[in-house]
Amino acid sequence: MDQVDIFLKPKPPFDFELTAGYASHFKPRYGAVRFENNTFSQLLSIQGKQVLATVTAPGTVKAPKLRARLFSPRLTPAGVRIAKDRIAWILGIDQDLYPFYGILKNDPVLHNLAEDFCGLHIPHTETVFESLILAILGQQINARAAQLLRTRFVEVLGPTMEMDGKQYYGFPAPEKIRRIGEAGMATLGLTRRKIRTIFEISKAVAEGALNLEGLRTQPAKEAENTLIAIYGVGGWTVQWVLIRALGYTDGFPSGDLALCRILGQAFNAGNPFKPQEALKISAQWSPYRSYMTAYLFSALRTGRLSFIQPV
DNA sequence: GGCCAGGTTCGCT
DNA sequence: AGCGAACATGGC
Repeated sequence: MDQVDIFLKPKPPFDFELTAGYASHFKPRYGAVRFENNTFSQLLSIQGKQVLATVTAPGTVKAPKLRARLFSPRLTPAGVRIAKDRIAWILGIDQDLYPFYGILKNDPVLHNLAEDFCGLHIPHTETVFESLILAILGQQINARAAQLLRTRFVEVLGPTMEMDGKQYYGFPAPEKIRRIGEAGMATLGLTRRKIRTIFEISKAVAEGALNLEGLRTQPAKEAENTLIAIYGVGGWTVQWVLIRALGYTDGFPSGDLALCRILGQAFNAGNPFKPQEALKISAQWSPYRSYMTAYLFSALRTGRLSFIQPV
């Protein structure tokens, strides 16, 4: 087993705990992601080979520094370079938060988020495919059920690597899902509709009929059009993919129930917004609505909701 | 056991 | 365009 250390310099402010925490929904394990003992780890697929990356942060929020340790049966220099770029992307280290904070600090209600979650970058999924499937798995169920489903999905179908007595999981490849078929997902607790949607997407990607990874180099509008055309993929799912996989800064899942509630808490005397109202009020955070979304969800997931002044 | 959840589609005005 | 209903399954 080869082992290599690499170092990355995120753009400050960068809060590793918040950023990695967001990726793992502030839990030790979520889907294919682990974040425990201040170590973020993920099983990557680099040039068709499994590479386990474990990342720690010896630096500070203002002077951030990351150390990533790579484990793989065989590591080439090219593979290491790819892994480094991949980790940089996954942890969103190049994001410049200041323009967003510039807008946020003038917000009469939400300005505290900039301090409470200072240094939170938006982490990305390893692939667009992963983000799309994770979003579909989470459609129309509560957060607890979503965690269960997503983690189970990865444990049952994903590739694995054992290291120091721990089992690590990668996200299942489209080819794998196509191979096992809809019957292979029957015991995961998904609705038939989700099974069908996930299978059809996996099949299309595996056969080359749908190029999800290519969406990263396309304008947001074109990516949106491609995604929304997929059966079983609606506006909410598209926005989450824009935010979590494509690096688009202005995504906003206005149909999200939790988002409509929390914004209603902040701006509507506690009454939940309708999606249209939420969309309307979100215009003031454009073109950084992805960040606002991530910061609000961080507040929700960590329970740090003190920024909402009692009305 | 009934109602709801981090939606999507379909059919009817 | 806008609105309601059906969809189906896991939590509490």
